[in-house]
Order: sequence, then C-alpha cells, then structure tokens
Amino acid sequence: MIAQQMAQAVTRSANVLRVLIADDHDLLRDTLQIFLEGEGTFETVCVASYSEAEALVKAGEQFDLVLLDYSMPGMNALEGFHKMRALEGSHRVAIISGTASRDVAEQVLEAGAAGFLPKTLSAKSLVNAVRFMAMGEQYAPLDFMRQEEATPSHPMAERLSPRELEVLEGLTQGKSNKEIARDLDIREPTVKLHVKTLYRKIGASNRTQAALLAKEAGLF
Amino acid sequence: MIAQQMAQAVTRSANVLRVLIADDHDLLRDTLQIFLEGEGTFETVCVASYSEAEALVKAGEQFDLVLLDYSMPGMNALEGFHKMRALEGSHRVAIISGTASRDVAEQVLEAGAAGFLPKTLSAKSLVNAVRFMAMGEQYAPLDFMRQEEATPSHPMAERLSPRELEVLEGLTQGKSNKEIARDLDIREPTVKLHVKTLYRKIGASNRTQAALLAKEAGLF
DNA sequence: CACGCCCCTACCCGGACGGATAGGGGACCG
DNA sequence: CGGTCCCCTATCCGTCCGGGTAGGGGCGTG
Repeated sequence: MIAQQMAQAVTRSANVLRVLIADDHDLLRDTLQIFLEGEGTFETVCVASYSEAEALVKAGEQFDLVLLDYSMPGMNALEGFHKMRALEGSHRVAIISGTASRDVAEQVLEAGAAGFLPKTLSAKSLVNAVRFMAMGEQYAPLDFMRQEEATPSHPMAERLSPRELEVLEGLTQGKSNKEIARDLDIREPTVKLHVKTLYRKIGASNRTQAALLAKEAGLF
Repeated sequence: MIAQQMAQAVTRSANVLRVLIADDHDLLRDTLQIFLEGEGTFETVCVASYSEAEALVKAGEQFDLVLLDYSMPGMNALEGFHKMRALEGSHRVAIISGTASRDVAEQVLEAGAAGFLPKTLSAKSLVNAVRFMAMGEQYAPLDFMRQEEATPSHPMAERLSPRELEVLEGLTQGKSNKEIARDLDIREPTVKLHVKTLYRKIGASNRTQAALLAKEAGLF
C-alpha cells in the first residue's frame, strides 16, 4: 500500500501539471506564469476574471489546480469559489487574496480548498506552494494560520487602570476579594471598589463574567 | 527583487537536497529514504537515535533538512529538538511523531521548526512535505492543525451528571443561580445543590473557578 | 427487596458579593 | 491654583453564595 502511494507520488511529479490562474492583477499573474513554466513541469493558463475561468472549466479543460483571486471581477468573495467547486469534475481549487482574513482562510480550507495564499507571500514561497498544491496537498502559510485572530489590541486593557488590571487578574484566578487584597497588600474595601469599577468598564455584572471576558480577550 | 527570488527558487530545486532522517522506526526510515532518493533530487542520511544525529551535525555535515522523531532514543521529547536547533549552523529541523498532540506541533512551529509531521500522513504526503520543507518552507498538515485540541476525552465531563453539566454551562455564562434555575425551569435551591456537588467533583471552590475550569477543559 | 444513583425541593446560617456613598492623598496639567 | 484622575480606605445594606442537613421520587442493579 505504501509502495503504491510512493509510486503514485513519483509518477505524478514526473508529469506536467496544468494550473489555471485567475487573477486580475497582471503582475502577479504573469510572474507566476513565467516562473512556473520556467520550471518545466508546469503548464499554465491565465485569465483575469471568474467568468473566464468558469467558461474554461465548463468547456471541459482539465487542471491539476485552479487558483482564484478572492477579489476579481465576477468572483464575489467566496461565491465564485463555491460555484467552481460545484462544477463537473470538481477541480482542486485554491484561493489567493491580498486582503482576506484568517477567518476566510479557515472557511475555504474547511470546505476542502486546495489551499489559501495571501499575497504577502514571497514569490519563492508562492511557487513552492503552487507546486505543493498541484501535487495534491493542501497548503496555507502556517504563520498566517497560527496568528491569533488579530487580538484587537485589547481595547479592554486600555481602559483599565494598572490597579484594576491586577485585581482583574485575581478574578481570572477565581480568587475572593479577601485573597486579592492580601496578595496586593491593600484592604478588602479597596479591592471591592476596583472590582466594581472594572465591572462597569468591561461590561460585566459579576466576577465570573469579568473573569471570562478577560480570558476571552486574551488577558493573562 | 521578485525575479531574484524566483531565480533562487528555480536553482534550488535543481540542486540536490540533503536530508537527515533520525527515527528508530525502521520501516518509516527506510521507506522515506528509498523513495526520496528515487526522486533523484535527494540525498538522505539515516540514523536511529538522537545522539547519532547530533554527532553527524557536530562533525560539520550540512543538511537542508533534519527530521527528528519525537520519541526515539536520546530525543527526550522536545529536548533534542531544542538542542539540535542550538547547534552551530542552526539547520532546518522538523519533528515527526506518531503520538504528539497539536499542542506539541504548535510549540515546535512557534519555535521556528521547519515543520511537524504526524505519522498518520500518507506516504505520498510525507514525501511531498519533506520536499516542501527542504525547499525552505514551513509545513504542517492543515487538517491536523485545525482540529480543536481534541477535547481530551473530558475526564471532567464524565464525572458530572447531565443536570450538573447544564448547570455548569450556566456558570460558564456568568449566570446567577436564580437565572440558571429559570432557564432550566427548576427551583433555585436545586441549582445550588447541583452547583455545590459539581464543585466537589471538579475541584472548584467558587463559581468563577468552576467556569474557568470548564472553559479550560474545552467544555461549551 | 434494598441499595445506590440521580434528580428534585426545602430550610438554615455565616460569609462573600454587588452597589451606593463619602471621604483623603498624591500626581499631573492647564 | 483648581480640576482631574488614580489609588487608597471606610461604612451601610440588601442580596447572593457556599456549605450543611433533611427530605421525597424515580430508576436500574445486585
């Protein structure tokens, strides 16, 4: 079984891989085409809109990989992606985008896309990724996927005074007011004051909500 | 600049890539070696322990990629990984494992590993991934990385009765006993009872701790 | 059947919590 | 200098929580 898979990998890499590139960005499209073909193992077809790409596939053209720009004429965000996936032959489809968020990337990968390529990739990585996907693998830049959903600079933490933050940390550890007071070496009434005011600032109505909100915001 | 990177990509792929495989699993090691070398662009060196791998690198051997098994003699989980990374020349290092969790994968990728390979990969994907990493990219299987931290069989949830779980869910939403009682259509004293007993079961001493423990365990 | 387990209800009490109010002291700034 | 902000302390009050105890009903198992 393993040997069979290996043989398949070897033979596929020896064949010519056909890639359809649909992107209205001339530079990216042409550069990708030139250097993929320069590798000798790629045959590329380029179009500048979703409708052209769809027409080619409907005409029965076979591709090992279809690259769709997230924002190009006719694409309409992910609508084009899903339409393309639904077409006869269900080609391997990848999304390339200069703006889309990690969230969009997760969506398309979940839906079974061949990959997601942000335009922030280096040209070298781009070529490698295309080769990788054309070989049948699923690709997305790991650092891009791993980044926390943009932890919106903790607008919460900014509104709290230093002392309130310390108290909030105590809350996220399930401590009582008395324990927090001891740990910070202040009186308990003071802790209760800080607790009360930070409730207002972050929109909590009890300590459990405060602790959960803090955790959710990535604090502590 | 782009052209420069492209040129680099092309020339690299034309060169022979040297890979060091350190794994005490004979089958995997040999299969990988045979089929990588079968591609013609790879030169592989195989050892069966961390110490042998370290010796080779210290002797000045150059590799485009070092594959380390997570569990092999001398490896000691990630200790070997960090030691290898600290060595002169700082080679590109990837971890291969049959057991490690997504958490471990995140750790090594964060630390700058070339990749993470679970042994559940197909042979074909394994070869593709090795080639990809040897080209300078970072790899990990996306489906593996995307899966929720496997809700580790929730030893906690198993010990709670269905009703206690419902109450716990209320706690994780910062609700008061009264609110929970209303939502579940039971009297408040009953809620207090469930709350009390579930504290004992999960080791919490107040509702905030209970909520945090539940969240930490991946519940709700 | 008796037993254990889960679910429900109820009462008690001391302490903790949530909210309001009223200060004092230090730092910074117009 | 007054104003503002933060940090600290304090008191009062009503409510909520945590913990204990004491039941009753249902369900399945030994």
